[in-house]
Amino acid sequence: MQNTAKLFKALSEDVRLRILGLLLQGELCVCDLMAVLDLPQSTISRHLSYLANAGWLAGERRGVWMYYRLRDQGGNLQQDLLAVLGKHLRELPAVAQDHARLEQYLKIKKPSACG
Amino acid sequence: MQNTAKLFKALSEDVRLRILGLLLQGELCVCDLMAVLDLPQSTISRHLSYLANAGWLAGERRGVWMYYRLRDQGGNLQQDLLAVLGKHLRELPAVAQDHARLEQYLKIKKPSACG
DNA sequence: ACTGTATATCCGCATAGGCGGATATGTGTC
DNA sequence: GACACATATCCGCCTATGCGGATATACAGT
Repeated sequence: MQNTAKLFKALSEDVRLRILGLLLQGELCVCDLMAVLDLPQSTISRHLSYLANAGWLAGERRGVWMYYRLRDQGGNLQQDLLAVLGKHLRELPAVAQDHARLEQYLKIKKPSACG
Repeated sequence: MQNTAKLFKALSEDVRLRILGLLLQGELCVCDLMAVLDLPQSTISRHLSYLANAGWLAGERRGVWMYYRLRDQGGNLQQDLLAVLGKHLRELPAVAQDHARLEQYLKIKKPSACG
């Protein structure tokens, strides 16, 4: 029960919804998210920890970089919620804008950077 | 965006999930919820306000009693979320237990009471 | 081992929001 | 309009958690 509430609580904040929105496109590392969301590193990292702890994200270290991606494991409820997010999150203006910024960023991003 | 976060925030608390779980069965008044959830009236009322304010519930006054029911209006996201809740909430032990208590309560409930 | 970069955690501060008793408001009855 | 009852709101208290700069930690390269 508390886990279920925790699952929803993780979705109850703008920055976290934007992060999930971006990760719908595929895995990203912290520095990517910093660039696209234009928020301090500590803020990004805190929200990523929160999402991972709630069971929404899996993190993987590759050298110096931490990559995060959506977890598609999890209970039935979580799976269905993820499907709903995948269906509707992009419709939110803020998320659509983030996607545009991500695309732009990926073009400019130097190969020397993470990934 | 903030509305979306608000929608999830309303689902991020045990008591509110239990209330929604009970309302899956149909509308109930505050006194019903007090009896089944065994919580103080102020607590129930506060959570009901929260849920209504977030767009999850509609309240209707009938004489002295306030009846609350799930709103099936709302955006696409909300509709799909409601479907997910309807599908999975009953699986939660606490919610199943509440349903059992509701059934029991409805048998005992005096016709003189609300409804 | 030293340095630089990436990430996580710590810190102090501010706000949101949980709790439940007390009080205010609304409504029907006499 | 006085009362009883149902519900909403207020209150003080306490915890969770948001923020972002500062600091600690992890890793790669020399």
